[in-house]
Amino acid sequence: MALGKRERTRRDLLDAAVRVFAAHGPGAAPIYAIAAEAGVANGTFYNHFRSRDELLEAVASHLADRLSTAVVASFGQRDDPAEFVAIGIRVFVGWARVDPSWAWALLRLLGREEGVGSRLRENVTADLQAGIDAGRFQVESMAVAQDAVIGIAAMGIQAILDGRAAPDHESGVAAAALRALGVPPADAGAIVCRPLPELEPGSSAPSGSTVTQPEPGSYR
Amino acid sequence: MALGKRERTRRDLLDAAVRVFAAHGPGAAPIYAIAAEAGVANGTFYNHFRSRDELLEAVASHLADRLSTAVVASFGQRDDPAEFVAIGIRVFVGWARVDPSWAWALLRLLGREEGVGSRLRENVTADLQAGIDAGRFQVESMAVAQDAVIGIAAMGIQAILDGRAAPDHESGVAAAALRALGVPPADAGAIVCRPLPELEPGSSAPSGSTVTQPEPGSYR
DNA sequence: TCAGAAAATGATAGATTTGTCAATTCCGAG
DNA sequence: CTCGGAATTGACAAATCTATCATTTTCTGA
Repeated sequence: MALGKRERTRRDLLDAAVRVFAAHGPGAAPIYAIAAEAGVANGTFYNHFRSRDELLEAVASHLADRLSTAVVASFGQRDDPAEFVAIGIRVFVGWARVDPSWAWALLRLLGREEGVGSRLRENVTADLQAGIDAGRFQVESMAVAQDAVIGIAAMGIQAILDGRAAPDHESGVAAAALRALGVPPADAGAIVCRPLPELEPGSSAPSGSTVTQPEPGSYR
Repeated sequence: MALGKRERTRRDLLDAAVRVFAAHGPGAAPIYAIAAEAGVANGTFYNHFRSRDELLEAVASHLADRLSTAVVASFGQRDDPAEFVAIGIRVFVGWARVDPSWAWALLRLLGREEGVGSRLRENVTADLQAGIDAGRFQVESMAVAQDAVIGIAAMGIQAILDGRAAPDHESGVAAAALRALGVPPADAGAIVCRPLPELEPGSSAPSGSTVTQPEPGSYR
């Protein structure tokens, strides 16, 4: 066991926060509920975070890191920027099926914590720029490219979480994003049909994650 | 004055809720803060809404109605479905500049209240279907088309709210959405350059709407 | 103008939530 | 194994928030 007790508890709290945020939204959940979900006493929370806002920030960071890692890990050797982006989107969106809690929390924080959005944007910028420089993408601006990729991906996730998504929704969504970036429809269709690279099993194990009630009455 | 007192107060409460939700997120705002923002006594809130959830639902509905009205109002006579969609997106996204509170509230509720998302989806479905039937749009599925349009638009709004958007961001975003729907890039570019129809002034006056602090520490 | 009805007020009881701290338990180095 | 510091616990006071209701104010129609 490499993690000290402190780190372990901190991680339990973050994981619990993700589950609770997924179910009730950030801001609407009492601290003590998060502590309970993590299986620690109420006071323990304050050993690790000064306030709700500090927790929020930490969760956002945790979430973004984890996603980036998972997505980046799935890249193999590719030469076409379009393929890079397509793989990223398919993995990213498909993750919502594997771990709905994290996906919910991501969406909830996306419109709220500046950090999450800008982190995502940072993560796609390099690939988008490469595609633009290579003449593969034709867009009005980097901002538009980012909005297209992240917006489509986010709604794709939402569709999966809502249960109104075909089994190959990821691919459709990825193709739409490529087209938005100016990739010819025929190419886009072909690229998203290519098989995803295998990713080594251990790299993104999502931890239990059972959302009890996705969206009932809030607390208070 | 056409509105009875009751209706006026109810509207004040809804407007106030939008402002408060914009600043703190729904769920994180105490009822009494909403009442105060509306300039009414605490108890008055309960003359109009049984609970926070009832308010939430009403706000979502109000928001969706208002947006739909504004967007629909801007349609003139068009024959190309692509132009319909482009106008809708430009108006919808551009609205974030005119009335940031409403836009914030919309984004906040989008990932939270099922009603908002499905209302938006309903509103675009007919136009998308028309485009698909006419062979103007080429997409994998209606779900993908919806995700593309709404996702791109939502992120476009976010970009404007964050202040990282060029003056013509709406157009870029609309063009990207059209491309995502399979409209050839050249067409897309041309369509979003066409001037927007004038909309008669009174139709969407946004009411004061000053967000004091878009995203500071939350309450509690 | 006035009476009755409708709406708003605001004080407050009670419920919920936060954040603290002395006491206790746990972990790991020696 | 044992000790000392680190971490956790849980009870609780204080702060915050909800929801009610007797009273007052404001409308409306005649």
